[in-house]
Amino acid sequence: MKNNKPKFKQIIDAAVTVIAENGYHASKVSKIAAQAGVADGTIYLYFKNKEDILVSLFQEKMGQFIEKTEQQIDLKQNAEEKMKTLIHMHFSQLSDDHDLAIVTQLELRQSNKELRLMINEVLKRYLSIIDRIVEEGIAEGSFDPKLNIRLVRHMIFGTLDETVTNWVMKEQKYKLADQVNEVHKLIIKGLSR
Amino acid sequence: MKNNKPKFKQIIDAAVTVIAENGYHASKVSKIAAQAGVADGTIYLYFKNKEDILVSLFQEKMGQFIEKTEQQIDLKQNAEEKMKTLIHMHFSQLSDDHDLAIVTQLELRQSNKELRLMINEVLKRYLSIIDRIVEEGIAEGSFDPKLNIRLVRHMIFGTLDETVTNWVMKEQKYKLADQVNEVHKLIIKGLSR
Amino acid sequence: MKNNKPKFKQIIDAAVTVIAENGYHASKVSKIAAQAGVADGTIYLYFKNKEDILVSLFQEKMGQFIEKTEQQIDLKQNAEEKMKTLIHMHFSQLSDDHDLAIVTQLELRQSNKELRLMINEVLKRYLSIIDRIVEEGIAEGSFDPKLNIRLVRHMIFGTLDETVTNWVMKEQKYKLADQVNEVHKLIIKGLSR
Amino acid sequence: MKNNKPKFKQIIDAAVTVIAENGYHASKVSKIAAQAGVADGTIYLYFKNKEDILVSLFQEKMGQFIEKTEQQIDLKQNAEEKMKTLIHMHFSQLSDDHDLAIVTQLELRQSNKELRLMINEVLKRYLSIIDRIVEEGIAEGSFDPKLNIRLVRHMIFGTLDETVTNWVMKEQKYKLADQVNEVHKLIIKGLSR
DNA sequence: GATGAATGAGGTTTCATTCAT
DNA sequence: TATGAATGAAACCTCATTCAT
Repeated sequence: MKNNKPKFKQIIDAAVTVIAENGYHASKVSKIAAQAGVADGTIYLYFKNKEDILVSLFQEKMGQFIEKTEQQIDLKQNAEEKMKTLIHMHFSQLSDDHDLAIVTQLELRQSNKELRLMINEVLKRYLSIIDRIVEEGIAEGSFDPKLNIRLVRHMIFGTLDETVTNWVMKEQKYKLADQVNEVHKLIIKGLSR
Repeated sequence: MKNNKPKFKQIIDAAVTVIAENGYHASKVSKIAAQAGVADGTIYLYFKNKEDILVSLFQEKMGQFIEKTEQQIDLKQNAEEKMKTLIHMHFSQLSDDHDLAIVTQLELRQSNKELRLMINEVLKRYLSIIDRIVEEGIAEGSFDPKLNIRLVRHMIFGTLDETVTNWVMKEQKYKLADQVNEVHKLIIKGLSR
Repeated sequence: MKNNKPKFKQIIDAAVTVIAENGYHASKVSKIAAQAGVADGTIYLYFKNKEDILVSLFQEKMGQFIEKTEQQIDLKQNAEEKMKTLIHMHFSQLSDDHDLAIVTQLELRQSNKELRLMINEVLKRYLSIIDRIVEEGIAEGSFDPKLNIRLVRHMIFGTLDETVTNWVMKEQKYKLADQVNEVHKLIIKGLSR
Repeated sequence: MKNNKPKFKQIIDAAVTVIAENGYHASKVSKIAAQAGVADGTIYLYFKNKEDILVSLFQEKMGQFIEKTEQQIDLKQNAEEKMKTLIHMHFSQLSDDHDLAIVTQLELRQSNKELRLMINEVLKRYLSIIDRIVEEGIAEGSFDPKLNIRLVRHMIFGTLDETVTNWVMKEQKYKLADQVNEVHKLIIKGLSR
């Protein structure tokens, strides 16, 4: 697995740093190589092309993001608790990794349509976590059974994403973690019977 | 006012068409000029540079978008109705102008940080419409007085934006207008006392 | 005679001012037109093209330069006096018209080879004044009859031109007029029997 | 030292050829690259930009020019001999490198003020050679002690430069080398006691 | 004569990618 | 594996000139 080779991760971490610092368009392959401490050509031993660095970056980081989120959610007993954990994990993980937040909320969105479609592919796993919680809530009887799952999914993800983006853009003048309870209440009220 | 000169609008409309068709980065100035039926150099009589076309495009189109939305909202009597009108106008206007939806939801977001900050400036006017409806609802007694306005704003805009983006990405396989009622119910439930 | 029309001179004077201020390459036709207080298109009623402004400028200004020089020289009785007058007129006229000095010594030399050949055409009249003085000096018996006229012409013109250019480049930190006597002595010594 | 890399000199020599042939403004970077047998982009591995090619060209060529001149002058015993060697070297070196003469006498002077200031910087070394010879002549007692060094410098450089420029413009219809003796006599007469 | 909006050709430079070592 | 010098395609913008009014 390429993912186990140390240089692979080394280059991805370098990419996060460089993109967060310089922005997507100013992030030249040579800069990423320099930050990773390898030669330009070495990049191409681990990645097909520049876009592949970004896709891999998102897969790698989002994979960890999702995994940790799932682990925490599995510890909870009911949909409402799980929803709170989802929100908490979403906010805290991006809050803790400043550079990653900039990259996922701002810089990666400057990529072209093709790359964004791939990113959406990765996101699906995350969206299905949301779906499962909602379905569980309906089954438990705590959420409204008439909910349109797709719509609810957009509402939840849209709310979280917009909140984080705004927080990143406002240069983190307030604590994201402080928003968890209020956001949770707002969402739960929309979902409940 | 440059906005009254016919060529100004002509070029902006050409830009919407070309960007929707080719994507932001493949949209060469020469292509936009050709589509507008003017010479390349003429572009620079009306716009400072390529980026200025995008800023102006967004200001012009978003200006109309907001104006029409405000007009319709003003006809309604209470916050709940106004919210429904907001959602309806948001969905219908983007639904009706296919190319514009692609440009605002996908292509314009590929621009750099500076441009996005300008776009946010324009968006503020729209977000303040949302704020006013929420405040009105609270004053009327129909919305929960303890609502955190900023958070609610993110929820509403995030939900609408995410829904439209998903609709654009799914290549409009379903009717956006059909979602109005459900989205409205979902949001209102979150806001109500 | 186009030269008698007021706008012709108006545009030439504007060109001198604009070129002296902005340099040759930054002197756009539109800037010259603005400075002259006419429309861009009007320039082309009086001049064939941009280069023609420069050629005309040089002809007009150099024509006056040469005429005045000749008038003063004609008042003198012998070659040595005439030479002193030539040097004096060369230095004083350029010293008195700051902008013109910048244009002739620095900016006009940035033009292309073709324009410089035309400029040389105009210069010939000036060089022939030099030649005549030298020939007169030889006939009078005060200058060495074995002098190579062309060479002497280069020496005299080269000396004057280099001195003025250096004075312009040094931003006129010293008085050009103060150099007349010394330059005269130096040249006369080279020419005398 | 970049100057030791073969491609650096290769590109400079290509620039001399291309500029002499096409003139400064018609000398596109792509033409220089083609003449040097490298890709367009390679130019930018060795030079900051197009102007830097010209500055480097002048430094490189003028450096050699000055060095050779100094070497020959050092072999001579007195100021008069040294002056003759200076004139001889000045004429012969430019006479021998046709293209270089065109570039230094005509094309390089079309550059902008900034570039010309850099060129003047390089020229100072040459002018100080002249100064030293004159001072030596005065010390020896062969030159007039009352000479104004700066003026004499302008006379000598102006005479040589004007002579070469005229020779280049006249398309070398006569031998420059044949002028050495006469120019020398003329100058020496002006300098001597 | 005078205007000034419109034209459109043309070139420098960047940077992802390759490949000989 | 790793290197990094070399490649070469691709596009924004300027500005002299025109011509309908």
